[in-house]
Amino acid sequence: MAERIKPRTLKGFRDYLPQAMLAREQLIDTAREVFRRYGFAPIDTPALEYLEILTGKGGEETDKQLYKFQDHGGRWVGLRFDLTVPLARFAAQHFQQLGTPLKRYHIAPVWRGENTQRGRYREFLQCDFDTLGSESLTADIETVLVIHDLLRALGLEEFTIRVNNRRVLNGWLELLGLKDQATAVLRALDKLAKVGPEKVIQEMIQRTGATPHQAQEVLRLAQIQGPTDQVLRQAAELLSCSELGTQGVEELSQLVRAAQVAGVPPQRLCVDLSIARGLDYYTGTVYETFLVPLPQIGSVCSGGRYDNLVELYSPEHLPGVGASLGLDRLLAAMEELGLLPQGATPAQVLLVHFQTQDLEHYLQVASALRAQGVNVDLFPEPKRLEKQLKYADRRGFRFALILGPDELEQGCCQLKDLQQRSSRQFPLDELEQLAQFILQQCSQGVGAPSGKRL
RNA sequence: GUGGCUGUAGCUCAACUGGUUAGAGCGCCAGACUGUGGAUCUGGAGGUUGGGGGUUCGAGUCCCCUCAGCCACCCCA
Repeated sequence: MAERIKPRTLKGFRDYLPQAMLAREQLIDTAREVFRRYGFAPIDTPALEYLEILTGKGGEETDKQLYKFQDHGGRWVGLRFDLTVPLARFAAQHFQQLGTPLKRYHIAPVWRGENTQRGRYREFLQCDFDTLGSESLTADIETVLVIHDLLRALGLEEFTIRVNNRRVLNGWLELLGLKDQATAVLRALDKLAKVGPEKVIQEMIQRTGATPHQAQEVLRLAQIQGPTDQVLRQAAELLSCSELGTQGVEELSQLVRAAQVAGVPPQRLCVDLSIARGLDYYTGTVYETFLVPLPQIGSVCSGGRYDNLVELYSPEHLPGVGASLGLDRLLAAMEELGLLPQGATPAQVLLVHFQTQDLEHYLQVASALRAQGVNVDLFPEPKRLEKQLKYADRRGFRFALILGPDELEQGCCQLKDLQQRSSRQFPLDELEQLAQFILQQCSQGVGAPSGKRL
């Protein structure tokens, strides 16, 4: 034997074991359901794009994190960094066939060559939903509602959606004469929650050439806190001389009011005038979502309005708004909080293999149950009953179905409820009943078997 | 990409200031027990101590490089 190859995976890239993958798929299914409930339709795009498509917008930082290389034909290509830029390209290319508004969701991996940490990987799944071709605030409002419904549907209760509006910030920077350094100023501002006001001011002065007074003034707006109404009123006063800023404040207050009317509790939605977002392409509303018990892990769902992005690829004006759920980050958080389902099998029933001479009976019963929608795992070999039950127990099966010689003789089967530690008999000629019973039992207490909710 | 901490069996961790053949629990496989699961007992498999190089009579332990994980910066899902 030649030298063995060491099995390993690249930094920031991971394998997913069945238990992890079951949880992942459950989240994906939930996200898909919520997106569809709002009328978003699925699309997909290639992982690899021409480099020029990807480097168009986003900022120098994103360019640095881009995986890029020359393909066999010498073309410069890159792995997509997010799903928004590919969407802009996609829209520019296809909107004439699709028409507007274009509401799409896209669940797919993206790649960023940055340093790893908990909840930060080089390959991770994003679940994006966006509305293109509408400037209406309705789309911004629905974006909040989707984020809210999405997290609720995933079993999360304690989270805060923080919203801001780039117009508010830009209007203020205009008044302060900092318009030209907007990107750098906003980048410094974005760190407010993390490093505190002194360091933000320091960075603004050093990196953007702002005067101490200007920097102070930026923070005067961003640090407004308190009840949403009050924050908005104070912001409106500060920005009364700015048309852009006033418009931004107006949009924000409409957004918040509408979201509350639609059922988003006030404690889950707050206006935070320091939220800036690093990506250059945002123009209006911006969103970030934090889990109350786990703020360090960062935003699990962010996005915003980008009215000019598609113009990089098309002469057509196609404004857009949307957000992205960071599924892998969320999964890391939920794992830490013990909110993930524990089972390692998608099947509800383990069909015990007693003796191979009865295999045909097993196969018939399994088929009948599967035809009714029950997931059945037939044990492949006649191991000791104890072993098979232990296997079922360890893997997290809810039921074991025993069909031994005694049962066959009596024309019945024994259904063991491994959770309740009980068992009952069912006649073999009425397997629909058995199937109904199993499905009914399993549908009670849906979601995480742990029963925990955040 | 920069800096810090860490890296021993599938998992969680032991192994005095460098000292003989690297141990335990859990898990896995098998048996006690060819018909009843979170129990007990017995046995077994599983390690070139992340990988490579160096210092030394001798390295899991010290040094360098590399890979990976975590943390901070940066940025972000």
